[in-house]
Amino acid sequence: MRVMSNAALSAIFERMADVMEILGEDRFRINSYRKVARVIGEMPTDVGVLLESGQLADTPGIGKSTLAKVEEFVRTGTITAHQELLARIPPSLLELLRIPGVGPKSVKTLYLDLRIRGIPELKQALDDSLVQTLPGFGEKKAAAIRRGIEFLEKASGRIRLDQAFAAAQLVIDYLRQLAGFERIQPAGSLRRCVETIGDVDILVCGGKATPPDAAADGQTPEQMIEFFTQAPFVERVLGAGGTKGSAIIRTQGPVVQVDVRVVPPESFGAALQYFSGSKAHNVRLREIAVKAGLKLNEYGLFEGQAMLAGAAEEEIYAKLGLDFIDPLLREDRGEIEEARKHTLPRLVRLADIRGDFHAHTTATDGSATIEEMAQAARERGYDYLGITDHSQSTVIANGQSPQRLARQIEQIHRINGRLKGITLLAGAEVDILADGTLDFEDELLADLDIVVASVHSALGAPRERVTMRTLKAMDNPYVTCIGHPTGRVIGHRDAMDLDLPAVIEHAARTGTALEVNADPSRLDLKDVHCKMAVEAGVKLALGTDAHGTGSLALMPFGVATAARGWATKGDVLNTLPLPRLRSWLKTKRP
DNA sequence: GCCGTTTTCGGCCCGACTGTTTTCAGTCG
Repeated sequence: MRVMSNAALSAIFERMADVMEILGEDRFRINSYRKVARVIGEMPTDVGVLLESGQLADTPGIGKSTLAKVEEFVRTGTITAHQELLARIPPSLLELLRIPGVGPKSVKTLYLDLRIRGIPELKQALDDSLVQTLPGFGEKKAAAIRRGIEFLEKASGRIRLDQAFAAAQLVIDYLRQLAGFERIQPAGSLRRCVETIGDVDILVCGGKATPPDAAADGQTPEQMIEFFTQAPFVERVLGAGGTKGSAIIRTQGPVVQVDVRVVPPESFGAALQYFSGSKAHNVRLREIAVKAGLKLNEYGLFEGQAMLAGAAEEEIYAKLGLDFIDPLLREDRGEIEEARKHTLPRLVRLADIRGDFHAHTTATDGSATIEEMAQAARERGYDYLGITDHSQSTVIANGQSPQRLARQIEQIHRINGRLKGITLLAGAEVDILADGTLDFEDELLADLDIVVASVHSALGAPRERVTMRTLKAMDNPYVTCIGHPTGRVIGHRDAMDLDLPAVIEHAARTGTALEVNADPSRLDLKDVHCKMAVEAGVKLALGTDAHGTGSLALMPFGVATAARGWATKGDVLNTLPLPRLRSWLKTKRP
């Protein structure tokens, strides 16, 4: 069977939707193509596998027509309907859609009236002052398009979760200087802790409704928006109205778009719900409202003119007959059905975490000593910390020889003897070598409390090889967990072409845990893979991969990722108190 | 194109802001 790429297939459906939009075809049909793209893109298992097992046909949003297209793709590697659509317009038109402010209608006009097929031609037309002469276009629109192109050329695209949190904090700290607003908090994909963030949404609650009333202390929603757009870090204002402002801001990290929205207290819950998304989740909610004869928008849940709920998110879910759904689950991945049946999982929280499984020290490429790391972990309230320095093959990180590791184990035992309030676990991040064997002999591994086995080389090898290496490593009785299982670095390096269903199945069979690396540039396993592992009964091991005391603070990103994968406290190994952890660690060993 | 304890046909989520308009279309989230 052909090994498919869900991402590639998802992109094809997305592209078909784009072309149909430019062609002006039925918007509901376009919507269903977009839904197919989303559903397939999020599937953790290869579409080809799901097609054969019949599960694809049972997936909501996938109908007969889509099934036929997927089958055709599996059989031939192409989709005729896709080719036919692409033949109807120059494919280069699609890049115009990526310009902020340029949608399908504009693309169509630009193409039909000016024969513009791509961004270079559009720039030329702008320079020649042709764009503003088009019907429905004008000077301002032309200027907006020019800025949109500049932004596209400069923007780094989606940013990492930690960068987005930092940007949000910068804005929130600034907005707090304007008195009279009760709550200011992030919404959007940031609140859901999605692994990358397109723009940062900030919700502000309060302000005086009428200017005369507000004159004394001068705070209306409009003034809040004005305050925001005049912030020193704002580089360009994209839009500003009575309740909503949008701007590009400069942070210490990347340039990022921030949207600020002001809502009255009676609508704060509805607005928070609405702006937290995801869009797919919200569409489902509004459908439920419509079926019940109600209307849901960012101001509240309404029956005719009467407001049934709005001040708190909880009320809205309750009135729709649903249990409260944690923002981390709001992706339309089954959470609405479970909420209706009152069977949502109780998600793991940061407070459940008793220790960190993955930390480096000055012995290899870390910046803090064992004692300093122990001290920092104790200050975080942990019961234990795994010291897992690199093994000898990771030369670039000053990996330890067997002799050095043996001495480090003794050192850790000595330090444990005098440490109060925390226990160090002697460990190692051991390289999984090209043939699937480990970088240390079993005799040495047996002296360790925990072993994180990781692939650090030949990540681009074929699927069979990288999968074989990982499976073989799990066969080793001393391997506690597989470190950053897919090897991806967000925005820099793709994941290995790993057969994850096979890895997860083998993890379940061998009693090996899988790491959720909490470093926001990794988040590996990622959310949908965590969900697969949880469903298979595989334990997740959360580790920050800290290379200094500060990065022990990255744990919340790991917890959020596991929770986005529906993990409960019971699914996460490092929620166990030390005695129970020790007995779990013994179960796999001979 | 998908979907159905109101439907196998006829629906399909909702509003803010902008710019080009004389009342609204396009874009975005």
